[in-house]
Amino acid sequence: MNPPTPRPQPIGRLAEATGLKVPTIRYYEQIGLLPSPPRSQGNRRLYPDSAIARLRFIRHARELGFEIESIRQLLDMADHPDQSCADADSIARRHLADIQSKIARLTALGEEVSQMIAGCRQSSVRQCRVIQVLADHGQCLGEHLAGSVKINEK
Amino acid sequence: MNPPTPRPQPIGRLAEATGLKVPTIRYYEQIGLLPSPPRSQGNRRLYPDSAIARLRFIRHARELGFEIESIRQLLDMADHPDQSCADADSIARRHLADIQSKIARLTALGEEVSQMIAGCRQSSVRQCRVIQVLADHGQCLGEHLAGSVKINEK
DNA sequence: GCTACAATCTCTAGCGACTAGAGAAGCAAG
DNA sequence: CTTGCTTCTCTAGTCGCTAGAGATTGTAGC
Repeated sequence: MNPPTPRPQPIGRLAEATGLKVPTIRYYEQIGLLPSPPRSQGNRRLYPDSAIARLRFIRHARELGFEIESIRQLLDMADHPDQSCADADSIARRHLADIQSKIARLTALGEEVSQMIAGCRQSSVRQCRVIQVLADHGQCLGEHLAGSVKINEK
Repeated sequence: MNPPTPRPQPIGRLAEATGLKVPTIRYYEQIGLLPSPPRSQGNRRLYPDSAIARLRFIRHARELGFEIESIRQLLDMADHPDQSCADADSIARRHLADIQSKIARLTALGEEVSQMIAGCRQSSVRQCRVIQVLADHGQCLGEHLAGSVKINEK
């Protein structure tokens, strides 16, 4: 006879339902991505069903490589469905450009590393092409890595 | 008449010669990649010329995306030129595999993100394909991202 | 010698996105 | 009542640096 009142869920259930780990969910709350849910008498978090959708959104966006700050903006937009989605579009475009430049860089790295490997005759270190190339930048494929490259990113 | 005795260099000179920043060089010393050089009376580091080659090796390897721990091993090998280079080879191969899997993953992400963008008609958020797809995993290209994906890597 | 100013020193903290662990408390079943 | 699981808070660690404070040293010009 009751209308199907979905009971609030504890954090572990939420973790199961979303595929996120429990500490990750707490972390998202801490950084303000997920609103703090009400607590039980014993101080446990009890989540409404809406939390599942929100966390799935976050997880999917993270899987697609969006940064937390972008996700924060995307969630804001999802919360205001009557506004323009131009910003969402531009966030996604920026992200796509980022992905493509990473691919380009990794492709260049991959070619260079495989050249190194191909040149190695597997004898002593003295003749190792891998070590030689690393020791002498001049021996590498090209200059495409110099200058334009941020050394500190993967 | 003197044989060309290369004078030890201060850290700033070394930074210029290698393209690394001064704090980065100190950091490499701190983590044991670069041996601690002798100091001047006033406690400044004075580097022998060999430090330049070592730092260039490190920089080049970092540009190629090798992790510090791999570089540590590669440097060990470079220091023992009579040993076998099979390990260097396998480090490089492992790194190549890593690069290739990142490329594969980024390519999949890029396709999915560009599908999202292509589907967006730039109207309100309610009809925004970008937001929709993020909100509902089922709408995305495929299952290739599910399960096999570590959410926490870029 | 004195005065600027640059370079260097040590130390600590911050980045992003979590992850791991300690130690305490709550909760359900037997 | 005990056992064992879940949850709680808090702190610290990951990687490869980077930024900043505040002190000291070195150098160039006058």
